[in-house]
Amino acid sequence: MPAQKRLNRDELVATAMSVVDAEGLEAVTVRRVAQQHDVTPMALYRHFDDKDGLLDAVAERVLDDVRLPAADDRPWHEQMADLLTAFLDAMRPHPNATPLLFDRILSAESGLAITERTLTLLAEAGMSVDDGAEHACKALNFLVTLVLTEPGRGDDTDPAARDEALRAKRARLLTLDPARYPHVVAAAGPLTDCPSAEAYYRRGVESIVTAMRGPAAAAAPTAV
Amino acid sequence: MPAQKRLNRDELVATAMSVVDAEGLEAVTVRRVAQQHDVTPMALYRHFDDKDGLLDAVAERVLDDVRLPAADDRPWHEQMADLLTAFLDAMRPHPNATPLLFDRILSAESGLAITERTLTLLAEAGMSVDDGAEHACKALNFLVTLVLTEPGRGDDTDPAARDEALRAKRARLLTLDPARYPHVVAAAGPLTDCPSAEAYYRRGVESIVTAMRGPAAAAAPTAV
DNA sequence: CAAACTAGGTATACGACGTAAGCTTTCAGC
DNA sequence: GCTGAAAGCTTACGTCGTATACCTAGTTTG
Repeated sequence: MPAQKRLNRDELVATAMSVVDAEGLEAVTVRRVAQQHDVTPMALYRHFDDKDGLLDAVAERVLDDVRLPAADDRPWHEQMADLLTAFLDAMRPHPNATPLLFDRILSAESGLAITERTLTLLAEAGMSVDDGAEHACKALNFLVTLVLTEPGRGDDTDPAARDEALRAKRARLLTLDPARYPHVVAAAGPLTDCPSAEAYYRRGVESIVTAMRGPAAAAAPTAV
Repeated sequence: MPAQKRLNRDELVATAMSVVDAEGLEAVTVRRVAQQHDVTPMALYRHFDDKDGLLDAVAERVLDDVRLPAADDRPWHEQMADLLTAFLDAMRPHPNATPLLFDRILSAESGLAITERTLTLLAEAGMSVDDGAEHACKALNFLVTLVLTEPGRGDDTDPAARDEALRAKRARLLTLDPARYPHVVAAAGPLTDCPSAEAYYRRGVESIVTAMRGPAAAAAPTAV
């Protein structure tokens, strides 16, 4: 990150994002981002109201990466699965940034676009405005959680430290009394790590769509 | 919170919890908790390794409040709904503390008990160890998210400030271009507030259980 | 019963943080 | 070249978590 003459808002955001990705949200510091551009901390305040404004921009950048699939004439739930997957694809490169998204989906422009599309599909599915809103909120927040809590993820990217923490966590589960916690002990592996991230996310999307379709979905599987 | 002669770990946790409930997680400060007990900040370090240890204890207290329902012979998914509801009932009085729970369910003793029960029910449902672990993680984390993102919740309890922020948020949605975001504008109300918390949580549990039962659930509704 | 140990409080201090206020530099457009 | 505004700098303040060293009351022990 060598600095050019003039500071640039987008590059500041990029720097903050790289810190988030590498070391987690708490590592993002006004002083630190400034330092990477060889600039005084106070210089950032010409580009952002405050630190929260910087984090808003980071969240916005994640949301901007979402490539909304074009609408077509497939059943709504298939389109919904694609929409959610597109959102996932944008978040997965930046798992440490996901906590920012809970509050901010309805603040950023591209978050509004995602929400609008979600609501549209739910309306096509025949949901009332109220039901659609509730399901949309739940679905998007659940998606964020899916990334936030992907088993085997640690705040830092350093693979050595991550593996170490992971092993420690699993080891702790394995020392539990198997009489009291038989299933936890048996599932120590899958509880702490994720054999296939792809499968994890695919099933996650499927679960959310299933929840949206409701308990009667399978009874009328192609209902619009 | 007047202080007695000797500091007491449980009362420190209670103080921290009351701060969390009243003003949010960021308001919890070693100095502040100490002050409420008329004690030097460093005194807390005789009872907790560090601030994170204090927060661990806060999270643990929430989990300790879970009253696990007794196992019976109803279908697993009905018992699951009750289990999840019990977890919800423990979290709902402390929504600001919920972010602590994502990482800590498998650390606290009572979190292990909840997880064990969840895994047991999923095993009864015929799930493999791997599938059960994945569904259990998702379900518990989704539940946490349900409380964390309940529409219309702000970090502070002060009802005046909360209402103000809520109104502002909704007003912003209503100023959007209805041609671009018709559904968002139409759903501004339910997107920002929650008419009935009870219904919101009931449907949330229902959604999670539906997701667990999978797309084929309704086809064989009483399958064990 | 005095002496030694210990658990739990205090005092002081350090470095990092976000950011307010005011000053200085750079540079585009006249 | 002059001017005004945009952008970066300097200094400073208050808050945070916590390391280190100390003190003191209460218990244990020779």
